[in-house]
Amino acid sequence: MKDRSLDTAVKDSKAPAIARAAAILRLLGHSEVPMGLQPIARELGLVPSTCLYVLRALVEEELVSLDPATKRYSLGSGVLSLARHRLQRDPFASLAQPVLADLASRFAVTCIGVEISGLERITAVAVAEGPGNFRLSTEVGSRFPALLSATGRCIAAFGDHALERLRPRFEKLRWDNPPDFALWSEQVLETRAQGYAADVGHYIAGVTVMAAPVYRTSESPSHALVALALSRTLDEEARLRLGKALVEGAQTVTRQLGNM
Amino acid sequence: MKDRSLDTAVKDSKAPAIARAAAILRLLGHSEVPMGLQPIARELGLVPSTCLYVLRALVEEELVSLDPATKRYSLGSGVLSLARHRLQRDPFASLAQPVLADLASRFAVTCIGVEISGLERITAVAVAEGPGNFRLSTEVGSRFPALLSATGRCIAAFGDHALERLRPRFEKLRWDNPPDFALWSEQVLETRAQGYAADVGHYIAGVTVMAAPVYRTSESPSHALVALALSRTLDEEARLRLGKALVEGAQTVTRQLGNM
DNA sequence: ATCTTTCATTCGATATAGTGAATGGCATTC
DNA sequence: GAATGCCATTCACTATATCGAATGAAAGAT
Repeated sequence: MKDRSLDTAVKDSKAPAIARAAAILRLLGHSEVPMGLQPIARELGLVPSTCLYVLRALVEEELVSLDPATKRYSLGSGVLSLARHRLQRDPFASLAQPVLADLASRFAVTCIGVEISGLERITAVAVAEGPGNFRLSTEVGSRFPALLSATGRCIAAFGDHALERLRPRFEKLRWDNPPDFALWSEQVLETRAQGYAADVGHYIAGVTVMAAPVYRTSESPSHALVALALSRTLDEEARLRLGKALVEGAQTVTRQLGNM
Repeated sequence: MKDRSLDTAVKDSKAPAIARAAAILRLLGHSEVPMGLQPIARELGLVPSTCLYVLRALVEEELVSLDPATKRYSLGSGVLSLARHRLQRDPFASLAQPVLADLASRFAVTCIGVEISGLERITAVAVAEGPGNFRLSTEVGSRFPALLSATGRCIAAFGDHALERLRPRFEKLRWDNPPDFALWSEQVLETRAQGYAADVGHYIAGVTVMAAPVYRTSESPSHALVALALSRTLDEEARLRLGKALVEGAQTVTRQLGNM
């Protein structure tokens, strides 16, 4: 499978080496094992010599590490250093962390703070796991399609998009139990009315996801507070209380983000 | 302060855009606040137009995020995603984690697993904090000069370097209580003899650091297991037991790394 | 052990990414 | 309210990063 995005990104850009470098980093990230030059070049449709030069530059910057014995490349320690700085400097992550921890322990759920970067993807930037022997679990850096599940309904409800325009993106989503577009639209309106979104078993069977929007500036939400739990541990009454708590937490964070 | 490494890295490379991109990422990582185009270009000695094209490419790849209102750039969520993949795929990090957690709780110390990438820097790739109200703390992705403290003595002792050749690098290190080269050399020999290194208050006053080497292939150590504690919580007897436990843990991890 | 295939790497020709001066927009100052 | 300064952005020229064939080295097959 060739990476389509690479072709177009390289073509129009004035710095195609960077699109190539990023594609290599992503490829190495998704690869189970370190890769040799040739497979990398083949997979991305790059000329091996160019690919080699890019890899060498990335190794030089410690974003990629090279096993000199096997000539295999993998992600380098530099990406960890960058991620650490990114997290330290992210005001949302710092502000959301204590709020998420509080929610996680009070409701015995897993809470994550996500960044909304457009309509494509959301990224987890903070996580807090509740007590209990079995928990749902993610890591910082996990990404999800933006319109999926409860966060998706949040984005649809509080970003000002005409619902019908989101339909093409909506159709591409993968759910365990997909709602049809009519039901989804209804749920989006409901979300708008109550201030938070709930997804009971649609995204993942047996799992309830709830989300409330956080705003950096005004306009559309820049982040969201999300709670995950096994559906059987959250009855309707608990969902109501959790939803209310999520909204309060999200408002707190929004307020704190504003005054900086 | 201009980034010297950039000048040389750009000159000899066949993919200078990548050296520039990496320098921008590092700069944004170290900056307390998001930066505009001009300050970035000035700081790195780049032509603004070039810098703009590089930034645009980085934004496109989500490695940098741009606030459209203020035109300020900061690190993007993509670096988090890369770091997550990096950690998931790192066999050392996965194998070391339980060993570190065990050591941390048994000795009430903070334990970290570090990757040794040459003689310049080491990077924390796994951390485990012990119990207790006050703990020393770091994050995954933190970097330290390679020859510093206990890990430095490990690298000097078990990598096959002539000690005298390490002297120039040694002289540049910053310690709270710097050992002179003679004392340090002696401690390196001691480290070689007992299999682990100890730094009692040299690197940071009042803090004891201990480290044992981990080997991916044979030859020089690729990683190390490190323990940190306030010196007053570790008497000599405890240091001996902890040192022994570190060596055992390091050997376990080394063995597991071999059989993959 | 020899042949074959696959890989990493080098090198010269050329399309193109980088340059720096020029433009237009925004905000702060007088 | 005008003017000044700084900033982000564009554009045409040229140094150079990219390409593709050729080389050498190392597995894998016979």
